[in-house]
Amino acid sequence: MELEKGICRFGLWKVGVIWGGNIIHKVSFLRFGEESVVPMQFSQYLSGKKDSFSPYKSIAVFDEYPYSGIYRAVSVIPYGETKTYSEIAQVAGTHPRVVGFAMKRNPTPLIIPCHRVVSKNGIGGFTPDIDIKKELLKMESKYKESLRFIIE
DNA sequence: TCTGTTATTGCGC
DNA sequence: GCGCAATAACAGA
Repeated sequence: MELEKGICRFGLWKVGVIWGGNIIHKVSFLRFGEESVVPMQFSQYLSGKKDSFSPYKSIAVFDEYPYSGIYRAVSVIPYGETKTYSEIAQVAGTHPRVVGFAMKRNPTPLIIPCHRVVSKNGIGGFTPDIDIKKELLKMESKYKESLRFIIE
């Protein structure tokens, strides 16, 4: 399968996407980069016009991928809501520490909404920059109501 | 194997 | 509030 790649904008950051067909292989946050074509779902999500990436799926939810159970548990968190590391750990049958480990190794942030996983007594962490997580959560809570209105 | 690493948690002070 | 131990899983030596 031939892979395609593109870059789109999110605030001060650029989002790099690598995909093939309906499968997203990698999502990364970049400081610099020439903007180019990405799946429409990305630009719509990043501007608050869409709450899912359907029909695109992350490569990380398939069984052969390490931590796929954790990634599946994370990917069902609804738009604009959050869960704690321990809640995810319970669903996936593992330990909160492992969830944190899996989130850091998450190949496809946004598709696997790891920014919706927060620590019990704070926001938790985010790689490469905690500000991205804060921006995403702020953006989702801002657009949550209007998106619900469109759905109903 | 053993060690270091990791975006956590909860208990004791 | 802060320090610390317990905890699961992986990579590299």
